[in-house]
Amino acid sequence: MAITQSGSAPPVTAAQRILDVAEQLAQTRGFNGFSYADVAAELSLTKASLHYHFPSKADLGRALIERYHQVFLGALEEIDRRIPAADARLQRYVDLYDSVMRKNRMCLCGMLAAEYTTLPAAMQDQLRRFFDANESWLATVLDDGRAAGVLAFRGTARERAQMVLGSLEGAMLVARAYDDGPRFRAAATLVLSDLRADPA
Amino acid sequence: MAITQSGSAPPVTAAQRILDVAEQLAQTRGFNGFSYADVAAELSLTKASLHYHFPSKADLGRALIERYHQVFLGALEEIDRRIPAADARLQRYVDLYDSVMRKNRMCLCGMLAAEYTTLPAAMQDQLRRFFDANESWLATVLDDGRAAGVLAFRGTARERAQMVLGSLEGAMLVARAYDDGPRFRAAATLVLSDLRADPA
DNA sequence: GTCTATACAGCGATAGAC
DNA sequence: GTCTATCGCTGTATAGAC
Repeated sequence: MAITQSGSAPPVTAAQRILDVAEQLAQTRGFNGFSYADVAAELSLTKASLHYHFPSKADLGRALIERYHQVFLGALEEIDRRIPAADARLQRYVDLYDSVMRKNRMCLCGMLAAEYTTLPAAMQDQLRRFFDANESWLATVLDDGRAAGVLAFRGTARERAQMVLGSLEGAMLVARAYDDGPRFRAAATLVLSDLRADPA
Repeated sequence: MAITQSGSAPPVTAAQRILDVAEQLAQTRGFNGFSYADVAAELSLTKASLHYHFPSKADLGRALIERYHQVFLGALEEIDRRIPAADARLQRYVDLYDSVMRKNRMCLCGMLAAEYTTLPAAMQDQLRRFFDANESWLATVLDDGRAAGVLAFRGTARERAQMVLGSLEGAMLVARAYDDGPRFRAAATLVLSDLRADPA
């Protein structure tokens, strides 16, 4: 029995490894900022091998967003499952962003939003669906929190959700230019503090 | 006397026209999302002519940020000159961003922030200086407003300035993916409303 | 499923005529 | 200051052997 990939450990497929590397590159350099050659070099493969798994770069991009979206949805469901209070849920949501920042990455979809006009139509649609899902989840949490009296804020829950989403993406965007994780966390803390019902 | 460029009208130099086109492209497609060929085609020039004015693309990029920064500083000085109240100054600041959105563009420096890791070092430095200038101006206005009693917010003025800057950049970033100007304005309104001293 | 080899377009950049 | 022409490199993508 081999030491690696023993028992019930899920096999790490080539496609997964390619997506891992491509994701890291897309989150740091942008979708237009990396090439098949970059991914191939990192994996000690050839460009032709990558094209076997993802025929075109648009295919790769679609797989990238799809997986990212799925993982994100899974994380949101776990928050819903384990955390009851709305304000605590929001903190966990911010922590998801923070864990990305700590890897010196930008949110994949925030990065792709900057490149929006240059992306294939399919990726543009996926991107909006990702933001829509975030916004809907946030709106529900905000609504629940306001109803429960633990949150208080101006505007509708949906407007507020859009504002929180944009604020977190923007805080990451700017903080990354300073390579400054604490800067992101301070900004995120202020965004959340503006949602608190209690004074001071 | 000619109808165009008569009297004291400043001459529009070739370099200016190049910067105008490059700026529009950089704000919509990103610095890595356009080429000399794109600019040349738009101006009915050849790539070689562009290289006469801006030998390398890094030179062009530096000129782009420098001009953008200067124009922005000019706009801030005009706000300081004409608008006394801190809250009104902030609204004018938001209007500057909004005027960019209305041209279906992203803030040049927000866009470049996404591409940060791929930019020449000189452009990276300029970018941070642009954000620093924004942050300093905002921090001063926020401080003044709080002292005057027209603004109230959690956190230090500097932390708050960073948060506001990031929130506006992020709101633009996401709203542009929806081609939705009102979405940006709604988010910006909420950011400002969280700074108001008066309740409701 | 990975390789070698290659096609072809686009990129930034330069030389030199006008 | 703009042009034609071209260079060297990198990009995405494909064909076909193994």
